[in-house]
Amino acid sequence: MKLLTWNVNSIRLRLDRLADLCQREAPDVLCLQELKCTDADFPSDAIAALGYNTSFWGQKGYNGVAILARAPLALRDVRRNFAGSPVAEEARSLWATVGDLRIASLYMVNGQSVGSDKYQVKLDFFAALTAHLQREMIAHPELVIAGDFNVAPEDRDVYDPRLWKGRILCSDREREALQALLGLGLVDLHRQVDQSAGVYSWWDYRFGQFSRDRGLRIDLLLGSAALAQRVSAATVDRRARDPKSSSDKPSDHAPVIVTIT
DNA sequence: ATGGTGGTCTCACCA
Repeated sequence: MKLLTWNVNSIRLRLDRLADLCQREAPDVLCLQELKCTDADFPSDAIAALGYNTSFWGQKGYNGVAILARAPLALRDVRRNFAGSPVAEEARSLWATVGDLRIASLYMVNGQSVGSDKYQVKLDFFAALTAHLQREMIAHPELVIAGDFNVAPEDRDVYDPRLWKGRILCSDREREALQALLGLGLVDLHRQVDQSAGVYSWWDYRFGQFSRDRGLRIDLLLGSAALAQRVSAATVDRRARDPKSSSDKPSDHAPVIVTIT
C-alpha cells in the first residue's frame, strides 16, 4: 500500500500537478493539506475523474484537509477534527478508515515565531492531539497520521541546523512535543528505510531556496508499530516541487511517499 | 523578498 502526504497550498491551483502525481505514482491513499478553499469550491469532479474517492474539510482562505483513496478503496468512519483541539473551528485534521488502516490528514499550527501567542497554540495543539491519539491508537492498531507537522524532528532534517537552531519549526519545545507524540508508540515511517541527511519536504518560496536545496523535512507520516515493520520504501517527489518540471507553479512543499508491504 | 488567500480590488494576512 502506497501512502502519500502533500501540502498542496491551494487545491484549485494544483490540480494539474495532482493529476501528474496520481498518474506517476498511483498512490492508494493521499493526505492533502492547505486546500485553501471552501467545501462548496472543492473540485470534487476533477478528483473523481482521477479515479479517487475523497473526503475533505475546507474553509474560506486558509487551512483545509482532505483524504483521497484510489477507487475502489472506500473511506469509512470519516471524522473532522478531534476532541480538545484549541482551534476547533479551523480545518486542520480529518480522519478516515481505509481497509484496516486508520489514517489522518493533519495540518499543524505553524506557530509564527517562538514565544508568540500562536507558538503556544501550536504546543497546545500537539498536546491535545497526543491525548486524542492515546485513545485512537487503542481502537485502531494500524494507524497513520500524515501531514504538515511544521516541525523538523532533528538537525539532519534541516539544511543549516546552526542557522535554524531555536527558531520556529526547529525549537526544543516543538521537537519535544513531537517526541511526546512518538512516545505513544508512533514511528517516523520515512526513517525506517532512509537514515540520510538532506531529505527535505519544504523549501521557502523566497530566496530561491529550492534551487539551492535549502529545505526542511517537516512533512511526516507517523505510523503505529504494526505498520512500521512493513515499510519497504520512502521517497520525496521533488518533481512536484520543481518550478521547471511543469508550466504551472509548484506548492512550496513536495509530496512524501511511503510504501507499506 | 515569493506565492497563496480574500476583500479593502492594491493591499493585508499567512506561511
